[in-house]
Amino acid sequence: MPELAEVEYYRRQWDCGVGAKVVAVRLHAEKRVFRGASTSELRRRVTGSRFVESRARGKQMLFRFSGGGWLGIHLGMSGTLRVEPGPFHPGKHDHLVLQQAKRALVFRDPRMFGRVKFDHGKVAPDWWSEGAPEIGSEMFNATFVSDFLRRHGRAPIKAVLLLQNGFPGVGNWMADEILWRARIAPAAWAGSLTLPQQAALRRATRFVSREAMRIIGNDFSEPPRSWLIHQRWKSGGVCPRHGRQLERGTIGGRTTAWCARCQRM
DNA sequence: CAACCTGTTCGCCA
DNA sequence: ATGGCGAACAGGTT
Repeated sequence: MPELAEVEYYRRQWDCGVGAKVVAVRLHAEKRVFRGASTSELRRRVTGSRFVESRARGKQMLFRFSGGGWLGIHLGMSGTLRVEPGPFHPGKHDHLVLQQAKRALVFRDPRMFGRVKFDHGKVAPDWWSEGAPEIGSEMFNATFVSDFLRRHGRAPIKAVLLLQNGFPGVGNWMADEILWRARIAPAAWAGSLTLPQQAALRRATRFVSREAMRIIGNDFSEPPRSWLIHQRWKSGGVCPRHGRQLERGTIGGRTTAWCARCQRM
């Protein structure tokens, strides 16, 4: 489920716990979501500390605790964050629970493609600082996009949009939405895009990211009916521009929907 | 019952 | 060395 805007929405779910102490940490240490992380250090350092602040970047989230604890969470395919009032007893898929006096901050992930990291130090961990330029930033400029497309020139543009090193936060539905708006066929080689197409791609990427963040990131409300997202999964889905039946196929290893009339190679 | 899935990572190949 | 691709991961839903 989670792409850029959904990640932002879930990050905010824990905001009500900012400033409060964590009185207990409950976790399913043997679960795959903790692969590579020290659950004992997480438990030791977060218990008794105060939840200070959080940030999201692409699909990554980082939660900071007093005493130098940094909790990283990636939601994978099926992860969610939520809050439960009072003392909380985790269910089967609630792999991490930060219990505070008045509420529990819960990370749930049935499929366990998500991931929990824990670091300790004065500054944010390296993996956080080393991320690609955010789509809304100055660094996500024409040169950056053009270089990235050239580097992956023989891959279909749909697959390239899913690479987090170039388009951090973009996932399957956003990629289809962006290509539909930029009027580019998903199977087109990334290296074949003309300069005007590159400009349209960058503009559509920024638009979809900003609007999704504003609409979905706040309260999970629905984008306008004119967006492709409402059509792309249902059988008989049509192009919002002129009603032509959408094409469906696997491109870049993922289910892709597009309009053969307005999206061109 | 079988197929499908809003994500990443690995090994193989060119 | 670098990049493209298919498989694998795991459980829920259709």
